[in-house]
Amino acid sequence: MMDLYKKLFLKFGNQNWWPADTPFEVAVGAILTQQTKWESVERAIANLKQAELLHPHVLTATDQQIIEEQIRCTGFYHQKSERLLIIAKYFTENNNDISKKPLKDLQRELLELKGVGRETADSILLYAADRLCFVIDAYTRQVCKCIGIEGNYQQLQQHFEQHIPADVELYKNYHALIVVYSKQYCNKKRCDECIINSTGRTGRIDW
DNA sequence: CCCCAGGATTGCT
DNA sequence: AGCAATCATGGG
Repeated sequence: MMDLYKKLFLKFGNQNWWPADTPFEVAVGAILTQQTKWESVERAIANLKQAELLHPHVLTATDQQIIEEQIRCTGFYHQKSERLLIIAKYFTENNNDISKKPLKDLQRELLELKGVGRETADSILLYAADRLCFVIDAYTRQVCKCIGIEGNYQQLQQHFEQHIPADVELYKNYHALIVVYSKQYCNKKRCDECIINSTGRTGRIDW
């Protein structure tokens, strides 16, 4: 049981995702990290903090151009500044606390926000609101493909949520471990050295 | 010079 | 429903 997780944990340890002081900071990072390296996001977050902008009520009152200056290093800064304003407004409307909302409402409302898709929404649900919600990203998809598991977002998510014990902290680190593993061993070109792949692509993995 | 990064939206078929 | 184009900076 949990054979693969044990292997990954022994190899990579606790990844401590998502480093942030507040749930809002997690949400901001979730927007900024879209199609962007995390190192760039860290710089942008540091900029926002230093400018005292990393609070929902402050950010909503900030001119979009000011925000763009702080987050330029993450690329797509025009859309991302708009998305940050939208999600900051959502936080202020909910008294900066999304943790006590019913999961269904929270999930639906996040997806209604322009700029928040399934992965971003699930990242916020798991890492900011501590909800049992497994995040599927491009790396996770690639690992699944190596193994022989394919499907749309919902199908892949169901697969993980059915096979992994219901524990929020486990979900957080498991997703992080899959990403760091995939980056290192699971390229699109070859998934040879895949320690996950040792079953011979039967699709049956001891998650 | 190329390609990719912890995606989402839009528009076309 | 699926697919490509688009957004844009920074680093290998």
